[in-house]
Amino acid sequence: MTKPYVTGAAGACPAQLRQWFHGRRRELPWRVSVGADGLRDPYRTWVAEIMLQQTRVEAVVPYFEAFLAHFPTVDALASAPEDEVLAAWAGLGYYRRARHLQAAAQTVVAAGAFPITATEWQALPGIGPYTSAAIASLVSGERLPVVDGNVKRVVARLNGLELRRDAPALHRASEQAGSAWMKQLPTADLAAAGELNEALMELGATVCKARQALCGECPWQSSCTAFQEGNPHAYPLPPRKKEVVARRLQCLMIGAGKHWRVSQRQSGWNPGFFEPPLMQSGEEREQFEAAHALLPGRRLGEFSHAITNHRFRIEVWHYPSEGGEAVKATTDLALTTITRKALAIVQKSI
DNA sequence: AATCCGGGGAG
DNA sequence: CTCCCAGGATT
Repeated sequence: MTKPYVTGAAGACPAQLRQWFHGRRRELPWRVSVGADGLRDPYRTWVAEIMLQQTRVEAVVPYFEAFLAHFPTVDALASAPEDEVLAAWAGLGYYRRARHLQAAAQTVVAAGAFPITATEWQALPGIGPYTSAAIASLVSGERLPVVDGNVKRVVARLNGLELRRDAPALHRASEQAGSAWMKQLPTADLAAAGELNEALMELGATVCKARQALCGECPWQSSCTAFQEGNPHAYPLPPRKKEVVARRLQCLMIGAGKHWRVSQRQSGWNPGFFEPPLMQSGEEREQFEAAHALLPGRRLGEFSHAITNHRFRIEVWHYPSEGGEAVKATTDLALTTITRKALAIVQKSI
């Protein structure tokens, strides 16, 4: 039996949440206002929101500061070589974000100004419903609610919604709850919308956590259905499991020292990044050795690497010959994590 | 609506 | 080990 949706949860008012937020808001490098109205700098906010897509705050902080130091303005980002942008992103994951970010920066520079509304932001590559609402609320004060994993979890628990985490119905319920909260904000406060959005996500990230609901610290405890039921962790329901795909690969490290044969991926996974030859099987590896006149290689070891629902087991083979083809230095290159792991094994073994 | 795309940290 | 995370693009 499905319960009726109570979007907005009577009693859970944004004023309580904002009050709580004022007391325990984390200081983060992108949470810097640029004027008396409390609004944010568009470039910093934008970069931060892209990095934060499906990525934890703690993982983003060091990358954000390094990225801003390397590309301090949208013009610097737009005119930088793509390799440099990818290299600055290496290790953060979802590398398509970095290419979209630079393409969008070039669009912004050509337009001569940043977008203002969420609709305008969303026209840029890599910016969807969540990111456009987050940026426009923080930078322009637009009263648009964000819906991310944190918000959906808070709304599901507050209203006791027995919906899967990835259910479109939970997304819609969260949008409706957010819109209702936005309407309760004081109209004169330009920064209120962005603050409410950040406060909701902060609540989900630090109190109403997926595996550990700290209800004793929650400003909305008395209004929360899940707390009253005593089972906050029952919401939302887990998503359907994805089939795990196990694969074995053989990674051919050809070279020595700082010089290894790599090629730039053109499409598929990690486009624009550099990788050594990767073989699917021993037969394929032997064919590669013959085709490139390589002396027999030495198997140095293996390591595991997981990419979403893929589980890779990767053998590392070393070939000291240079094989006559172009060998590139690997310093400051955009290398995939698989390549970095393989390099670590080779450099330890030889 | 379903699927694909990285990586790391928590438990 | 499993699960989760400040999602977006493509089909």
